[in-house]
Amino acid sequence: MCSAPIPRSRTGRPRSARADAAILEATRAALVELGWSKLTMGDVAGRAGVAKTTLYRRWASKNELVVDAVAVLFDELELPDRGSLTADIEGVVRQFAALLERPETKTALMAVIAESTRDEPLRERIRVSIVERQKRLVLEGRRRAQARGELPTTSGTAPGTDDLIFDVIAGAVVHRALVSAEPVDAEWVRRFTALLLGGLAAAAAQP
Amino acid sequence: MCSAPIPRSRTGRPRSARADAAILEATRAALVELGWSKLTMGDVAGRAGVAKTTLYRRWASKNELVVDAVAVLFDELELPDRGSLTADIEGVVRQFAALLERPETKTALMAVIAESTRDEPLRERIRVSIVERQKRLVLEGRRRAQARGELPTTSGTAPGTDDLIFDVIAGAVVHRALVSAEPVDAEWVRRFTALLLGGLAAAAAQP
Amino acid sequence: MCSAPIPRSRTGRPRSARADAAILEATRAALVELGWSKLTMGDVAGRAGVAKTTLYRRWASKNELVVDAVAVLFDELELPDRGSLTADIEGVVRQFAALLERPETKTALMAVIAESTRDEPLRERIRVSIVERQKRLVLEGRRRAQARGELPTTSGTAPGTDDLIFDVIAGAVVHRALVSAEPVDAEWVRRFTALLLGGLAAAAAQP
Amino acid sequence: MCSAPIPRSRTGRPRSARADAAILEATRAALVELGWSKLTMGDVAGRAGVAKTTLYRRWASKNELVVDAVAVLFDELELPDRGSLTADIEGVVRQFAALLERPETKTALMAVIAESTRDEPLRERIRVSIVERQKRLVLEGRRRAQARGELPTTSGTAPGTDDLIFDVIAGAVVHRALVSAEPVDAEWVRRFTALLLGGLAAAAAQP
DNA sequence: GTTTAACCGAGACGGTACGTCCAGTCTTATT
DNA sequence: AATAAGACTGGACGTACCGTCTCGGTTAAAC
Repeated sequence: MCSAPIPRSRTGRPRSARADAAILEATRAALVELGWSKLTMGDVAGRAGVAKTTLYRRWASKNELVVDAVAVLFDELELPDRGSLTADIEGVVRQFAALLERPETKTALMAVIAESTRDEPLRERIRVSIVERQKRLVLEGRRRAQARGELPTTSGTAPGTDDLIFDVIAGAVVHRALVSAEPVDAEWVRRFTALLLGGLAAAAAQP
Repeated sequence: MCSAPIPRSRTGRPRSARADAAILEATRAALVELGWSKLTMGDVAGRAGVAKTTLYRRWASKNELVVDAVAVLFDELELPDRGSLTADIEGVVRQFAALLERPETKTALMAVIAESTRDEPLRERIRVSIVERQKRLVLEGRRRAQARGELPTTSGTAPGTDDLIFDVIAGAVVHRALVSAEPVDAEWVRRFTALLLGGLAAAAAQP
Repeated sequence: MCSAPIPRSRTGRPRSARADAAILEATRAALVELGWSKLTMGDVAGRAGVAKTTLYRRWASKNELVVDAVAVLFDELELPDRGSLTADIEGVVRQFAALLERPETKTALMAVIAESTRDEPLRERIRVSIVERQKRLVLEGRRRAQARGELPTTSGTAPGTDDLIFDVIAGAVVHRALVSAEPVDAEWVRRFTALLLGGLAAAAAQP
Repeated sequence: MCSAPIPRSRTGRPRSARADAAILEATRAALVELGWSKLTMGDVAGRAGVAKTTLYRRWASKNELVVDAVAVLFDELELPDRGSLTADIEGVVRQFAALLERPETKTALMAVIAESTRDEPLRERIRVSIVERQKRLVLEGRRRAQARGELPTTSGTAPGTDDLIFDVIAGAVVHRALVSAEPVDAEWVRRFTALLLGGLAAAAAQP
């Protein structure tokens, strides 16, 4: 998760690595306290004990800063082998839901996605920093299920299935948590996973 | 859509109904041209040929105004009887996807949902004006499928199933369209519907 | 002190005389509480228990309203015969100073004069309602002094002398009270009167 | 004239001295064109080619800005030795009258004095920036007249005489020019000076 | 005793300016 | 060349009044 792709010179005083970390941490703290729309660059700079100039030297805009600040949280997502596809899916859904419960994620994720609908570079940054980070879990889960024999091998699977599954899982959880604003509790996870697995099984039976 | 629930007096000059319509129309136009984050109250007022105070007399904030301006678009969603549950689901998915392709919806929907994570009244307004408007389609579709015998009657269905199905459908379509930023084309609709129906059938087989 | 020169019809419901009095009283109260620059038409209307429309039907602007509200205070100025020119002048200076100490006069008088430098109708209104009201005291005082034999008869006096005396008296008192912001106490009145009388005597000696 | 007594830091970008001058110049231009009551901060900022925030960083209010903009004009007042007390007084009266004829002074002076009746800091600013600047001319004139032997030495003069003379001169001229709205022409100056000198002589004769 | 025309209150209307806030840039001196 | 500090331009914010207008209703003189 590079902090900034802005080109750099070799000579002169090097940038403070400490500042980077402090800024991202301050950004998350500000998101928790103020939410996305009331977060200001000046406030973040103040919290980080850094001048505004230092922020702008690293990030071109508030949106990119927030994406980077939040992206690191998605690194926590893991897929330990829980022994069955059902357990793996339930695990990832629970993890993702827990991430969305965090106030910094909740307030920031939808906001930057909204901004990205009119900002191609931002969309790309989100794709790389956040979306792909999640999608790898789906790939890993499928591969593991195939190894276990719970799913047919790739040869018999239509292309784009991973993408479909990803949109269904991430979409359903986000919608439940943020739009419907209902808790993603154990019962919901169980039923959603059952629905998804049933669909996958049916799809596997008749491609 | 009611413009504002603010209590009104009986005396004095009545509010101009024309202004209400002009403002909402101007808001949609501004969303298309500028997107959510660059839309300003002053600009909307200018487009509507109305003073800024007239906007603030009716809507407390940009967010509430945008919700009302966009909400009316969700009234277009319908569920004509297409003869089978498959066809009904595909129809509603296509309609919803088409709505999300509209620039005013695309830029506004995620933004107001993001804001609503820190604004309870806004969340309620969204729930009433937008979410419930969509959810009724799920209820109607299920009732129709039960009448056709495609789904078991309510007695055998767990509570919350409608909500689950709604989150899956709406979530998947939104995620595909706005997060993954991929087209919701016929092929995707077909495969998503198949997945969902397979899951529903499996769930019905073993409650 | 006509309330308003705005042309009127003969028929229809006549204007409420009570409203006029209430508005002027409310204006003075608002001047005392808020001062000239924070006085608003809406506030005056509210205090008077009257609609804003009613104000504007009678006075074209805040300035004219304030002039009328304050002008009536200048009617209190009187020139009882105190037996000598010295006593008469000291009396009028003290009266005028007392008037300028009143908060409504203090805050309003300079303000409307300032406005009148760019508003000919307002200047005329001030001249008629306020300036001429004061000037008559000078005329009366001079006539009385001539009757007493303290001053030579008009035949020996240069034209414009009354105006000069008036500007000196009113100007000095206003400047002392509002610009220098020092009290117009008995000592100052005595010395100022002595100065003025000395000047008048010298002028009379050698026209 | 000092632009602002607000304490300043040592670090950071220093304030632009050019901006200060441009703002004061723009303020005077706006006073001439628009008068005091129609002068707006935004307009001044625009004329000065400066952002509104830059104005507010230096002056807390329109009133203080106008005082500073006008104060510099009072520096022009001088008292060259014209050889006699009469000539000196006539000279200063003419100068002061000429200053009051300038449109920026005419419209601004009474207005800020009016405001100062309810604003102690503003009154102090006016006293320092404007009143004291004028008063020194009276002191200088008296000293010179005493040196010439036209007036008795200080030992025989009551305290506060300078203040009295100042209020009489400034008050009479202001009243003539702004309230009576009559020209301060050579004839008026001659007669006013004669009146004042006569008074002074009489006062000197019998303290 | 009805017209009837002007009044009245209330409050919405189009405007203008306010004073504040923030984005993003620039200018210092310092490290 | 990066840094902290803070001034800079520009522009939107939400509020306050201005003076006008539209309501439903009232009032007293003229018919």
